[in-house]
Amino acid sequence: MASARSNSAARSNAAPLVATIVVIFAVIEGKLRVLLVHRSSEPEQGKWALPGGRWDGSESLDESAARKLREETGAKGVYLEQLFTTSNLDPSRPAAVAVAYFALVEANRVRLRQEEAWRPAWHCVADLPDLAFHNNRVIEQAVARVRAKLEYTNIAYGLLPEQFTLRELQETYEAIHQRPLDRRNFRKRMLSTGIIEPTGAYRREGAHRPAALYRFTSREPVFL
Amino acid sequence: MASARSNSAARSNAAPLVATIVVIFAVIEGKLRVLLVHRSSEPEQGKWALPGGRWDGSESLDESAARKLREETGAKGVYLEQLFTTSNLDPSRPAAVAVAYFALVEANRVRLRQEEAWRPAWHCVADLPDLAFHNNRVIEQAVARVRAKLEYTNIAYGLLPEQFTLRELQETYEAIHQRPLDRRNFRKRMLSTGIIEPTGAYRREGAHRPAALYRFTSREPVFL
DNA sequence: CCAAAAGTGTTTGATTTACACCCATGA
DNA sequence: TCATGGGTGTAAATCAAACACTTTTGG
Repeated sequence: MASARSNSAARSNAAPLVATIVVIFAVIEGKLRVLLVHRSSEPEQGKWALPGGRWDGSESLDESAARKLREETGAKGVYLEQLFTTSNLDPSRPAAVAVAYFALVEANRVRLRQEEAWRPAWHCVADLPDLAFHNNRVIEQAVARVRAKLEYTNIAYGLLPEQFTLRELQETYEAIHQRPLDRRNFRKRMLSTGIIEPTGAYRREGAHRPAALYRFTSREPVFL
Repeated sequence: MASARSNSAARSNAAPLVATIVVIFAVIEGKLRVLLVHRSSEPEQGKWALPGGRWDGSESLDESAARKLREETGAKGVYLEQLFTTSNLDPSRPAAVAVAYFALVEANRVRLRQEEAWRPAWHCVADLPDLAFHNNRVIEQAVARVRAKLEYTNIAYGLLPEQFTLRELQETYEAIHQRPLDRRNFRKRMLSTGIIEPTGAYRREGAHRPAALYRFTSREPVFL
């Protein structure tokens, strides 16, 4: 059955299926996590997968990915970038392409959709189950890209609130790199690149010196 | 009119069109050039455009791009990488996506197809005409990517023959960066990264000291 | 006064840049 | 012997990494 469909789909005038999928990242409890939905129907029933859906041409691919992101998390205006496109995700459907995106969202602004059928949930990227449609590979590439871009862009703005302490920023970087950073060097680097600046405000909490608050100098994607 | 078409195409079960396009680079006469074909029919008749074609699902996207490249240049086994995918190239066809690739080929191994209808030809990237389907933007991004990757990968292997002199390698780098490099520092850098090694052979030509020949230590894509 | 996190500088080594002279060859 | 391009080294500047003590606050 699947194979009959597959063969006919491979014929040259089968209409290809185009889908967008989104790797949505957030840092929660010091861990880099990714939003997955549970597949309640075939194919790959019972596995976790990246959120996504069919593209119908009524909007651009970027808009489609942004809408998907909004539907899943309520987030808008956050960092969203195209990753790559593949035709190999679903062997039962060779005439299909998936355009993958990744997004960085601020964990505590997110309201997950409460759908019984999908059960969206955050999963730690360091410890993922076997996912549907080779989504493990998609996520790996997304993580690699975020890591690389963290070094020469301001993309971390997507993960943090308007104002934040240097410690919070550093914990975000550490969560993504999965290794500790030197506090002094980190501060120097961040301030010298000019991607952040002090707001002048301080946050008092607990029995210790208050922390200065910073903001990103730009909340648009910027290269260094 | 355009809007009527756009509206109907925007309906959810219009079959999307998927195409692959390829930015094929070569360095010829010290200039970075790109292969373009002449559009002999609508839309965008009379303009130059990137080679490409409809994808039918009978092969993967990568294979489709590789085949396109082979058809245009005869080149195989060369460097080929996906760039990005866009749905905005042809306003008259909103339900279409183009998956763009770029390739690096060795100029003097290429045999261009001699087709009257298409007239494939090399164009200097520093001086392009106004192209069909926003292809200027696609090429800009491809150039940016090649420049960046030149610094931390061995992709230049795609542009050079098996054996080459350091001067030839440097001229390739200079063509892509469009600025001169210091000979001594260039040599040091290339050898210290280990992406090239001397073959032991020399090339005698003209009234001067013979140049040592080098090869890439790997002709597979390698990151540094 | 104690615990907890914030804030701050200096030294070392590595990397990058700038720069000028000798070498091998063919004519 | 001369013209041509091939080959080489060093000094200065910049950048990255390692590292420890003082400050401010609340309890």
